[in-house]
Amino acid sequence: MTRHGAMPDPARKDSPRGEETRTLILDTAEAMFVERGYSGVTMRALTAEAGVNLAAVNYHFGTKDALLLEVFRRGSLSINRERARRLHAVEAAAGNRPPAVRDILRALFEPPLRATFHSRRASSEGSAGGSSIYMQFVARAVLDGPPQMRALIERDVTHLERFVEALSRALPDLPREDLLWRFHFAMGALHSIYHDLRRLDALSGGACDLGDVDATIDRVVDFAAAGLQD
Amino acid sequence: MTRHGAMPDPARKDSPRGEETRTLILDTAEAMFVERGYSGVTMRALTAEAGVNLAAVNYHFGTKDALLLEVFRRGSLSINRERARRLHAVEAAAGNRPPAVRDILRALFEPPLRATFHSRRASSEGSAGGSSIYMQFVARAVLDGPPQMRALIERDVTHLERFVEALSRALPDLPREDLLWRFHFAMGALHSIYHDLRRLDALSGGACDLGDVDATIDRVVDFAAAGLQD
DNA sequence: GTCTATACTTAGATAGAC
DNA sequence: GTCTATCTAAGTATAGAC
Repeated sequence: MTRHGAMPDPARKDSPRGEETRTLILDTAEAMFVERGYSGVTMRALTAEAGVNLAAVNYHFGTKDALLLEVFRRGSLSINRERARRLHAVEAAAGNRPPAVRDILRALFEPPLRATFHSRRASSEGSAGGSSIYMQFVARAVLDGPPQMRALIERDVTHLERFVEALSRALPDLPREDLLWRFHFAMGALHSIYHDLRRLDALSGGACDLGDVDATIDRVVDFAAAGLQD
Repeated sequence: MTRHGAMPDPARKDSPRGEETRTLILDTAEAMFVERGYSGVTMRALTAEAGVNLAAVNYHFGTKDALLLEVFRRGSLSINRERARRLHAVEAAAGNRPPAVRDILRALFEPPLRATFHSRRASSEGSAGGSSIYMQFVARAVLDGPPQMRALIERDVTHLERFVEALSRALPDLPREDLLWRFHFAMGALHSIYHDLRRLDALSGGACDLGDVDATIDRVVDFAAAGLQD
């Protein structure tokens, strides 16, 4: 059922491609899920686009749901690595003093908001200027993905705990329960950026520029910092 | 295809029940969607539970998607009526002066957070103390409902515009673009309460009490008010 | 106008050939 | 390791009973 760790000789160049097919499917799924959503992508359309057989997805990933989870996992891994790196840098720069709340929030918010995926167009709308494909993918995946998907995202909190601890040190007088609630609301503000994107567009009549990532990061950091510090 | 406004004599008591079946389906769908999510409820399970024929849903609502939308519409209608009523009361109480930001936010946040649905258990966990079934339904419906569902929620902003205007009067020095962004983040904080519910539970190790509606309302109002006012 | 039995269509999963 | 053929489940459509 699940994939095995062992592999045959990867140097062969003929038809059975092994790992190549797997990666090809992941990249194709990634791109198509962003565009059409999870349920909008049928296995038949996906495998046709990737140029592989219908059954290849089941062979490599088991189910369509498992494929989605794998795409998410691959993306979130790099996001969380970057978050950890940024937090570490901020803490190192602050020396013995706790870092500023704003700097901690930046380390938390910037990586997902700037993230793009591995696929083709990564170069055309890279980190500067374009909107985050990753956030769009997660929003869509949570939107109409399987229940497992939500559970996975919601329970994947270990990397967030380090940020809660950092904020706790920066706001030593704030009771822990208050801090956790406010942290939760701050994450809600972050997710709202792409999750309810069209609502802002509708409310503002298009006046709010959703494409300016730098300005958006500033705004959400300001908002969350104010709410956290009371 | 769509339902007609005209109805036959409603006094008849025999088998063709007309409107009754429609309501029965709505109530059953409402309860089951909350428990199992949209895609977790098959038409066959739903109609079996309601004791109606499989095709009855198609007859009364057209499609499964349309049924979900109707359940949502029925719920959101009463929420938005209550919101408008509360805003009106707050503005009347303030006289000629603009109301306090907190009071406006309360009028916006309380109705959805207190809302329960029409179905059976409404009495057992009424408005005081229990958690909002409506918010859970919306979270799940957005979660794995059809794309239309998201579009409907996101675009249904006319009732929100009155709140933006009220906040604009309460915060006359805040540029409109800033206000809209912050309002958007505030809505994100509200939605986070039930949307990413399990994350807070996981982060706090169960220490944050999600069942205390009054306390939760206070918290999210405080957070949003701080963020809005800078 | 309302409901039911039944058939149709699509899509994900799987077994076995190669 | 890959692909074809097939199975099952689920949403939808329709014809006809009442």
